[in-house]
Amino acid sequence: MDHREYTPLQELRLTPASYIVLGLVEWAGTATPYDLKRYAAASVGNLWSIQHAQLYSEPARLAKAGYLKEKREDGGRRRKTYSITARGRRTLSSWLAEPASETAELRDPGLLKLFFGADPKLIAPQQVEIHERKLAAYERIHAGLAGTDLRGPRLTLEAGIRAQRAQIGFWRDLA
Amino acid sequence: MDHREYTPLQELRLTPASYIVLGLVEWAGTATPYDLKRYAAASVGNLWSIQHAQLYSEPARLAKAGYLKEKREDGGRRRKTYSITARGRRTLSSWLAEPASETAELRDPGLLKLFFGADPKLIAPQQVEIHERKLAAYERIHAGLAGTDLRGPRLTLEAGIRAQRAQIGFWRDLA
DNA sequence: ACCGTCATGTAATCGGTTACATGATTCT
DNA sequence: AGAATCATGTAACCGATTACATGACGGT
Repeated sequence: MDHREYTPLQELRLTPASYIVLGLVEWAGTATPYDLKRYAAASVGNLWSIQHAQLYSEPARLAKAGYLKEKREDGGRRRKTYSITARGRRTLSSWLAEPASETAELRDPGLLKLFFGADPKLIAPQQVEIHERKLAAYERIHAGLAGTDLRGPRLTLEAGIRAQRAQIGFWRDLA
Repeated sequence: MDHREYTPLQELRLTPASYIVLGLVEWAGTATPYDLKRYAAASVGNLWSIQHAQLYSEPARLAKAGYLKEKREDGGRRRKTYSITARGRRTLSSWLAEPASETAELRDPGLLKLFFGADPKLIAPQQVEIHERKLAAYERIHAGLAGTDLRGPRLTLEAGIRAQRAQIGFWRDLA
C-alpha cells in the first residue's frame, strides 16, 4: 500500500518577499516583473526593499507552485504577465489574518557602529541628516496619499514617520 | 611587463556580520565560535541577530583573508580560537570612523501586513504586546549596564528603547 | 549618428539559514 | 540509568544580491 500523500504542485517556503509579490499582484490585478519593480519602488520599497532581479525569480517560483498564473505574450519581448490564482488569494488573506509573531530588528548600520564604539560626534550628524531626509520623503508621500483609499500604505507611512522622528531625536541628543 | 598588483590574501566583501565578528573578537581579545555565540546573544543580538552557524563560517572567512588569526587547540575538541590581527584592527577602526551612509529599513513583518490591508484591530494588540516585551527586555539590560564603561551598547539600547516606545505608541493609537 | 538613460531580462555567486549530528553535563 | 539541556560543530540548500547584457527611446 502506498502511503505517499498527494503533493501540491511544489512545496516552497513563503518569505516576506513572496507576500510582497503576492500582495502587489493582487492589488494590480495583473503585472509584469517590470511593473512590480515600479510598484515596489514607489510603495513597499520604503518599508522593505527588494532587488529587481528578485521580481523576476520570485513570481516564477510562485507561479510554479500555483499561487500565480503566468501568461507569456506572443509578440516581440515575450513578456511574462502574472495574475493571482484562487490559491494565491487564499494564502495571502490567511497570512493577513494571522498576527505577526516575529519581531522586527533595528538592523541600523549606524547603530551598529555606535555599538562597537564609534564616536557619536562623528556619526550623529550624518545620521540626523539621513533620517531627516527619510522623514521628509515619507511626509511627502503621505501627503500625496491623503484622500485616497490606500489605508494600508498610509498607516504604514505613519509608522515610518514616527520611527524616523524617534531616531532623529536620539541622534540629535547625542550630537 | 607584468601589471598585476600584489593581491591581499583574499578579496572578500565585508558585511555587517563581518564587522560584528571583528568587533566581538577585538572586544574579547580571544574567542571561540561558541564564545562569539554567547557574546552575540547577550549583546549585539538585540540589534542585529546572527545565526550561530555563521559564527563558525564567518571567522574562518575572515581568518583566511588575514583579518583574524586562527589557532587550533591540540587536545580533544580541537577548538578554534580567534584573535584579531593588525589588519583586522585597522579595518574595524576605519569602518568605525566613516559615517554610515546606508539607511536602515523598518522591515517589520507586522507593518508589512498592515501595508497589504490587514485589519488593524486584529494585529495591533499583538504588536503592542511584542514591542512592550522588547521594551521591557531592553530596559532591564540597560539598567544592568549602568555604571559600566560599555558606552556603545548602552547608547544603542537607548536608541532601541526609543524605537520601541515609538512603535508602541503607533500600535496603541491604532487599536 | 551618437550618447545616455530607461526598460527588461538572465546568469552566477555567495551569504545566511535550516537541518543534521554528536559529546558533555545536569537533573530526576 | 535515562532524559533533557547545553556545548560544539558540519553540511546542504536556497533566497537574495551582484554582475552582466541588450533593446528602445529621447535628446543634441
